[in-house]
Amino acid sequence: MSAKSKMPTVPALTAAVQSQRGDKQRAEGMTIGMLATAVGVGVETIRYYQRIGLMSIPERSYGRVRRYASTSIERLHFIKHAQQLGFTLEEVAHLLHLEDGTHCAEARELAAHKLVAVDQKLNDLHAMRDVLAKLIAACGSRRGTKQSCPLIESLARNIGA
Amino acid sequence: MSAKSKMPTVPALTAAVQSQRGDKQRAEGMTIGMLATAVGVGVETIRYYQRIGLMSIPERSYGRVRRYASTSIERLHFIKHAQQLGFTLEEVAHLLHLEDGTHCAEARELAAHKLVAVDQKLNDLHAMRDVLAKLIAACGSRRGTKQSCPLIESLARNIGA
DNA sequence: CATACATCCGTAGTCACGTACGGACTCAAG
DNA sequence: CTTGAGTCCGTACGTGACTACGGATGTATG
Repeated sequence: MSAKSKMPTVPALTAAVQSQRGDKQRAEGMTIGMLATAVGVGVETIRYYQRIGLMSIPERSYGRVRRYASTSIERLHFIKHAQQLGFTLEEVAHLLHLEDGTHCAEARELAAHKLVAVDQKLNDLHAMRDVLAKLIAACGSRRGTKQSCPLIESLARNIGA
Repeated sequence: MSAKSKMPTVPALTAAVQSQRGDKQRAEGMTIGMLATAVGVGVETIRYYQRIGLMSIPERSYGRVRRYASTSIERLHFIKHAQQLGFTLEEVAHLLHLEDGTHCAEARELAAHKLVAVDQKLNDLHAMRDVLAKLIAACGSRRGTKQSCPLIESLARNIGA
């Protein structure tokens, strides 16, 4: 979740300038480090996505270092946004298969399923919240009445009372 | 979560009868398997709790097989109930330290913290839910307007629109 | 050219929470 | 006494999403 990037001496600006200069090598595209800082993820995260097939590994068009086009930025944003909506990486992979836009209905269904799951989790959390609040209240009211804590007591016996 | 126990030929009843018989060996208490089925968890789960210090390992009072008193049942219930309320096993261990009932305030504070966390998660999930619902609705309304799916589009660009 | 950082790649570790396996042993019943 | 189920114990595996490490190579800058 947290970026916590080590912020190395990223040559992002340098490379941007260079690509505008039109050097003989035409060093277009970003290195993996630039891509990572552009999107706000770690280099290792991108590599991980490549390993599990979420992102493709580009060819080395120039030199021995792989260069990434700006479409990679979009793809990473896609992944991160879908993740924020609660999709697992596996589901994101599925979603990415529908990327061409011709499978709208299928994407819709996936999202609908996810919505149901989210609603379920919301219900569970609400129930948890209520019990927790009740226990806390009981703990506060019975202050010093007996020697045992009602919160602890409840956990030992039955959860809902 | 799911019990999925293999339900072996558990000698629970046998042992219960035996302990009432008052045999010369006084085989009191349950074996780990009886304990597991009594609470509805797996044997391996209990062993795991023992490994991480959540449950103590009883002495072998009779024979070479460890016997468990009914307080073990209570402790397992405690653990499972706390878990259902969203406490991690580490937090449960903390809670169990307060078991004697003299640290009511501290237990209360722990629960209050957990309540805040649950509320935070509820907010996040609500936000997710809303965006998801909006995306699904957009996907349904724009049926066939253009070639691209608005849900997929949104994921690629910005999450909230 | 030297230096310092970046990239590449594979492997391994993390966290939370267990599950699975396998060999030796114990126990109760037939 | 044999059989079959259960226990004991250590270790390894599984999940999801990374994060860390380390040695070799690349590459930008003074």
